[in-house]
Amino acid sequence: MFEIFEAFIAAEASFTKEELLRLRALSIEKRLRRKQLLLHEGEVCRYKAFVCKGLLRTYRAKEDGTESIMRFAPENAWSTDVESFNKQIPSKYNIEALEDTRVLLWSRESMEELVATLPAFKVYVEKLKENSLDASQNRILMNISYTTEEKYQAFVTAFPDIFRRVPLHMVASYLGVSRETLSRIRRITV
Amino acid sequence: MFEIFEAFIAAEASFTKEELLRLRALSIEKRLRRKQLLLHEGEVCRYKAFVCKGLLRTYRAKEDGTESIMRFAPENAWSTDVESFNKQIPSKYNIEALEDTRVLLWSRESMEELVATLPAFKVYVEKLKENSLDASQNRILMNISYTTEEKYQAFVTAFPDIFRRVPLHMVASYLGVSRETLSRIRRITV
DNA sequence: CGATTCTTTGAAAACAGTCAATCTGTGTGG
DNA sequence: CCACACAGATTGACTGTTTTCAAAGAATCG
Repeated sequence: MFEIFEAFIAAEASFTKEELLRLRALSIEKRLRRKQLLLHEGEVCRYKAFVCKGLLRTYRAKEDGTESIMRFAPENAWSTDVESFNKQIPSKYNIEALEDTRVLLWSRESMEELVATLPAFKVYVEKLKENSLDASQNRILMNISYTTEEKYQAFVTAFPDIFRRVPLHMVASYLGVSRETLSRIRRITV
Repeated sequence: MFEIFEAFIAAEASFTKEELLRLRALSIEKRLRRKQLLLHEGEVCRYKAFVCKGLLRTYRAKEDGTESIMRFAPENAWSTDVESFNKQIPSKYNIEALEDTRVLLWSRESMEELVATLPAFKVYVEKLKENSLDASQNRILMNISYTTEEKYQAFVTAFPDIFRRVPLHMVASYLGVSRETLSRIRRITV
C-alpha cells in the first residue's frame, strides 16, 4: 500500500531511500469498508489520512438528521479535520468511506517529526496547506456569489471524477441545496 | 505606527529588541484614505498587510456590478490575497479601505526572510495560517448549512465590532444575500 | 441645506424547500 | 432466473423564502 503513496509523492518532491523509509516507518495502514467511519463526531482527530484507494467524505450531521458535506477525498488526496487535529479538540465531523477504502495514516507526532527532519516533506506539506486555503477561499466565493446552477457546473467541472462516483444527493449536500432542486437544475442543464 | 504592531505581536510571541528591529526594518508604512484601494483586481498582490488603525475589506466585483465581500480586516488583523501573494498571479480581488486606515506592509521576500531567521515569527505565522484555514472551513459550513437568519446571527456574534462599523448591505454581501432580505430578517430578529 | 449613502418597505416574480409518490437501476436471496 | 428489497433519482403540487424593482424614509457629510 505504501508504494501507492511513494509513487504519488515522488511527483511532488524528491526523497532519498532513507527518507522514504522514515515516512513508511511512521505510517499506519488502514482499510475501511464502505460506510465505515475513519473519524467519529466528538472524537479528537488523531491522524492525517492519505487515500491510496477508495473515497472518503467529511460531513457534519445536524440533530434533525440533515447532513452537510465538507469534503470528498478520492485517491491521492488527504483527509483530516484540521481544526481538531491541530488543536486536539473534539471534532464536529464524521469521515466516512463511500467505497471500500485504503488509507495511510500519520499521527500528529509523526507529522511533526517528519516535517522537522525531512526538508522536502516540510515544503510539500506547506504547499498542501496553501492549496487547502486557496481552495477554501474559492469555495467561499462560490458559495456567496454563484447561482445554484453555477455551483453545480463548477463542481462537475472541478471534480468530474468525484461527480461520477458519488450519488447526486451528496453533491447537493456539498453545495448546500436540496437534492430535488439539484435534480431539477440538472434536468435543464443537460 | 510600528509601535502598534509591536504591542500586538508582543502578546502573540516574544521577540528580542534585535528581532523587533528586523521586523521594523523590513516593514513599509502606508496610509490609505477611505475608499482608497490597497490592492486592485488584476494586480499581483505583493504584500501582507497588518492593520494598525482603520478597516479593510476584500471583495470581488462581477461584471454586472454586484460585489461579494470575502473578508473584513479591522485593527490587529492581517489582510492579503493569499492565492495571488503565494503564486504571484493576478488577483481577482480588490482590497479597499472602508475608513482612513494605516497599515504595515511586508513583501513576500521580507516575509520569507523573517520566517527563515526569526523562529518566533515563524511559529506565529504558522498559527495565523492555521487559524485562517479553520475560519474558512467554518465559514463554508455556515454557508452550506445555516439559514439566512442563522448566518446573520453568527456574523453579529462573531464580529460585533465589525458589525457596528460596516453598513448593513456589506454584511449582506459578506453573507451572500441581498440587502433587502437582511434588512427584513433583522426587523424580526431585533 | 443639498447631495449622497444607507435602510426600509411593498408588491410581484423567481427560486428553493418540503412532502409524497413514482420510477429506475442494482444486487441479493430464494 | 425471477422476485423483491433497497438506494437513488425524478416529478408534481404546494409552501415558504429570497430576489428584484421601485419608491420612500433616515442618516451622514461636506
